[in-house]
Amino acid sequence: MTSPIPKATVRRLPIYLRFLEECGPNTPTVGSEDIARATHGSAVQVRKDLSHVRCSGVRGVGYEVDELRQAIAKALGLGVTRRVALIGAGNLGTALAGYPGFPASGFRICSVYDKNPRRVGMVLNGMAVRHVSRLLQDAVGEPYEIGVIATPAAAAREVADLLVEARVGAILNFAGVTVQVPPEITVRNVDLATEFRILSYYLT
Amino acid sequence: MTSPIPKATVRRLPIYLRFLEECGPNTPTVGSEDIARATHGSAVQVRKDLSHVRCSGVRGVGYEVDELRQAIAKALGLGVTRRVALIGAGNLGTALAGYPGFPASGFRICSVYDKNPRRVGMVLNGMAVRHVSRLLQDAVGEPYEIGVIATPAAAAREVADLLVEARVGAILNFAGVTVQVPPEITVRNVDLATEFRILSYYLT
DNA sequence: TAGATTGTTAATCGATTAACAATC
DNA sequence: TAGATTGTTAATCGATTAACAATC
Repeated sequence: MTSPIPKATVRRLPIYLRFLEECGPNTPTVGSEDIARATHGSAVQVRKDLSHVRCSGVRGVGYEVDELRQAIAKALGLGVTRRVALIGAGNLGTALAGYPGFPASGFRICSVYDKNPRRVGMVLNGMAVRHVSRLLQDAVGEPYEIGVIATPAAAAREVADLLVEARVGAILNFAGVTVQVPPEITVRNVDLATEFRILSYYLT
Repeated sequence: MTSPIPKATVRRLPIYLRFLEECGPNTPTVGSEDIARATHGSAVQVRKDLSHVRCSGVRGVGYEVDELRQAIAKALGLGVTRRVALIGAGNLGTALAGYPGFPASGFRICSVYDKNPRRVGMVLNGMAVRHVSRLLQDAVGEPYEIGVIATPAAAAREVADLLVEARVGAILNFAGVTVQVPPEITVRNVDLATEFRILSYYLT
């Protein structure tokens, strides 16, 4: 790979990508100004960010939507199908299992696990919920690249250990507690209460 | 208020707070090193962040957990009860309505709205789901401080306009599309697909 | 006093913005 | 050529880190 894309840019590229995906076929081309307006950014920022993507702007004209979309997707490592294990079949897990954006981006939720026997066997988006004790053996044959924790906070650490043992490459943790994993595994913690609390400061 | 807290610090303070809340009564005091370890940060960073909070460290000892917890909560403007309107009673909305962390942080989901007549009348966490057409009149008497969008992407913009009209102070948007609102309203967009896509880059 | 740990100042690093050159 | 818009270099700004002073 070439030089790494700055973190701040990596956070914004998916937002640009989403905007590009919303552009209909009547919008063959967009300018940095258009992208900026739609994503609450500045046009210079957009151009600077896009300079890290093998991209395709035409001076005086703008960017060809479809080409730029592909270039960003490639830079983010999308376009490959990723095997995802979802742990937790409660309301949040159910929401995640049915989210149409995932298959569209190449994230394939292959299995859903839960600890509660009343949920095991339930069918979620075409998948039968399995008992979490099966995760490890399932992962042997076909490893999961991403593990998603959608359990109550109390179970999160145990599940994280299990995912580490199952050799996932990355963890997305919605449980609202920080989990500890070896440094080679990327973790993103998304916590609803944290988002509210950040908002609270700016409400003051 | 005193000088504003840097954005990067505001994002981290809730994470420290969560750690402090997890400390049992057997942990009366913590060091910056402890906080750093638990939150994947550095001790210097923690101390620098805490210097923006009217705080209470004792050299050679550390921070009194309970005192620090209160100081951070105060700095973030927590400790006041905030009226929240939740729009969207699907799986995600249901998960949000039942999330125990919200009342614990002073966020009171006062009403849940949905457009789908089949969901209107359903009881969620003790609240009857109302038709979204009632939102505006409800907000007249008792304004909502925060509006949470948990609808499908297609409905998000319409709902955002409604929330602006209802004069909310801030919007938390889980719909996965960027919404446009006047600059005086703070918006946080939390998008599940975006989180996956960021993760994807670091998996490469 | 010695050890531990906070708090602050200065240096570094990374990200954003401004200015402008390049070119369709 | 003139207008529009990208792409890049340099300047600014904000955030992180290093060094160390303060003090329990």
